Amino acid sequence: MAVVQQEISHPTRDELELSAVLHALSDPVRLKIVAALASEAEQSCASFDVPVTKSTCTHHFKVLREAGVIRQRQEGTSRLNTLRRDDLEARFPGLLDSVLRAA
Amino acid sequence: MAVVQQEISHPTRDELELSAVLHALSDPVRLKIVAALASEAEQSCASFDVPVTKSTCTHHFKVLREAGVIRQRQEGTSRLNTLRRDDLEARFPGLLDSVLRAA
DNA sequence: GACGTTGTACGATGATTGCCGTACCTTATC
DNA sequence: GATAAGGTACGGCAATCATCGTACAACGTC
Repeated sequence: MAVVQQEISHPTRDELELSAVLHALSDPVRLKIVAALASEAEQSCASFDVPVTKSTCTHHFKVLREAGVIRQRQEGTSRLNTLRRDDLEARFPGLLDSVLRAA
Repeated sequence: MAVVQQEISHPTRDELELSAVLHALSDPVRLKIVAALASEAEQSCASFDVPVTKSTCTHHFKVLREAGVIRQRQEGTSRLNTLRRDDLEARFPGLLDSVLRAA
């Protein structure tokens, strides 16, 4: 049956909000995810070593995506994640780097 | 009557935690306070133009202080606030500047 | 001493958060 | 078609959060 692929919505570069980004980065689990994404380009959700269940993981990825920190795209059954380095750098220069350096 | 001046406790530089700092900075009211502190050295709590009541303000200053973002010292009846620029820069180089630039 | 100012302490409340389990969808493989 | 793997959706729960009002403490000033 033909099910329309549901859009994965992301904020545009202009829509990024500093407080939302800072809040997204203020959780240790999410920070760990972001750090892992920073060192290895594109990774599926299952490839992260975090001490939470699948459903909690989905929640954290949603927070990161809606804050504009990561981009997700569907690839078969898995969802591939990338850091939105360029967009973050354009809106908040130096922020991501300083957070990653401190993490 | 001799009441001992209660200590205002601050985390040491080594005790600063990235997630706590990011969380403290992720609230719009607190971000506004920090931005105001960045542009004018030492200010009393009452000098900030934020849309919340006194008691909420006390709460925000407490969050900022306990995260190590600001330092408070008593001066008569008022409490003077300063940004802990040096400590933040030492532990999380570039972080505060990038946040302030983006705010 | 009586006020006024500055700020804290202590609830209370409603919203958000982080976490989980269960059920389910989609794709791939046997 | 049955099963397995990767994820999401939904509902629930306990903890935290941002906000407020009221009461109160410390210090100046009239």
